[in-house]
Amino acid sequence: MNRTPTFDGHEAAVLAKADFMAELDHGEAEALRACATVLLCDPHAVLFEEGDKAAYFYCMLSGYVRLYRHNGNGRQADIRICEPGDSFAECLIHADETYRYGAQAMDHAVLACFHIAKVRLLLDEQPRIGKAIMRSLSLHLISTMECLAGDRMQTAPQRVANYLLTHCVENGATASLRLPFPKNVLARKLGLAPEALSRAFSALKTKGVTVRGRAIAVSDVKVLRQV
Amino acid sequence: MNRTPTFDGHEAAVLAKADFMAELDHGEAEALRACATVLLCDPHAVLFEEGDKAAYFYCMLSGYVRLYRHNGNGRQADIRICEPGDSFAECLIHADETYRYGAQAMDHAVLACFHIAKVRLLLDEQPRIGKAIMRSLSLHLISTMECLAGDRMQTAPQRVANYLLTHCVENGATASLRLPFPKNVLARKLGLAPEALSRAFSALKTKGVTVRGRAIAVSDVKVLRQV
DNA sequence: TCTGGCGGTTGACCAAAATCAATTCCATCG
DNA sequence: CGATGGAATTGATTTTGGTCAACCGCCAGA
Repeated sequence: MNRTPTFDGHEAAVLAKADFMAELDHGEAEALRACATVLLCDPHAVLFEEGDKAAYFYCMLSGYVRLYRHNGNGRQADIRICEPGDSFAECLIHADETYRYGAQAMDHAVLACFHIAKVRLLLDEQPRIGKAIMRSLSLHLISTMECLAGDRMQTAPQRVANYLLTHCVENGATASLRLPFPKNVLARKLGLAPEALSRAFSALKTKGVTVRGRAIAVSDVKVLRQV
Repeated sequence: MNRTPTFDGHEAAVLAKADFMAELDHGEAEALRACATVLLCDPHAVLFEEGDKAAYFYCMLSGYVRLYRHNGNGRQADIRICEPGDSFAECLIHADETYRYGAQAMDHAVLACFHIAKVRLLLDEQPRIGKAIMRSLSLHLISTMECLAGDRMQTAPQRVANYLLTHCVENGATASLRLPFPKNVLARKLGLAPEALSRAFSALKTKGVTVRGRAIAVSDVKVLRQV
């Protein structure tokens, strides 16, 4: 793991599109960016563990990070898989506390680390930054609730169908997409074992879903929607 | 359903202890309260459906409300059971949007309804109110993530044991509590069918958990902790 | 070209919990 | 006091998905 203060052009562009940056003007964004450094992670590097004292919140610039919790018994469950543009642990801005889950890089990952104490000072001077963070928190809350509802009500093929429908580019009745990550990452995102994802895909073959590596084709969006 | 502008003493006390009110001074709390009216709900009354235009966010004063989502096929899953002091739908303050889930009273329920547009105006004058709401959002996000992790990693008896341990009053090695609501509500909270909750309780008998109606006794907290 | 390793798939098996049905418990009301 | 209806429990069955193991295909490196 390696820390530098510099953003390259691509990284700056990803950061600018993050939820908590999108609605800020140039000066505000610059002030916020000044609280951050860039962190390069090796694969499987642990950013922090549940219970660690929280000093930073993060925004993914490239790669993937998994957020997870432990069970007393070595078992662990993924809560979220963060992609470029996603932020996490901003919920700790509200108070000096500890991380409530662990975070681990899944491959080579690049992140912006925002110093929470510095950001907290900014909030008083620049209330719009607080609103932007509130916006980001709201979106996270909604998507986490949706995830929970999905877990409680949808079967594996339904979750996969839902993912495909919300991420594909439609082209008349057909649609297609290319997974930006390996299938085992998708499985984690959906809260499934890799085997279950594989079986879900083969169950969806009868609904017109064709999988070749990371390339996925949907022959009839309407059929898929009523899975 | 009946709407009035008045709070009685007990209701005002519950409201004052809500997450998004707790850290405000008198003037701030009063300004926020001025955005609210009181709503009395009949059992099973639907406050709003997923997709409705959002005008209010809510704080429970008494009774219980379930938040739920539909699946295309009449199936539905509970996302959260709100108790007195809980707020919900504050995430819609950040933008004029639609409710992302339905809300239904479970019995006679009393709620404070905050007019979102009015609150949004307040935020600019009183930045500390924004912080208080951010705090509430953060807490909701964390508890929703914990719920998700629990769903993905804990069996029914583990979830029940966890609930008991986080809600009981300890008394040396033993502990006890009285459920504030019927068991079917607890089942919904934990994402279980009522039958599964019942079976979980009987599985916990061997771990020293005694259930008589809503009264629950734990003979050895340590034993329960390592379920 | 062979080989090792990894991601992915498939099959067999098992555990957990949803579902359906029947029954019991209990509180309230006549 | 018995009758009634909702909540809770119990049993039987089914569905779902986790787990373990074997296997396939593909790519990289010797």
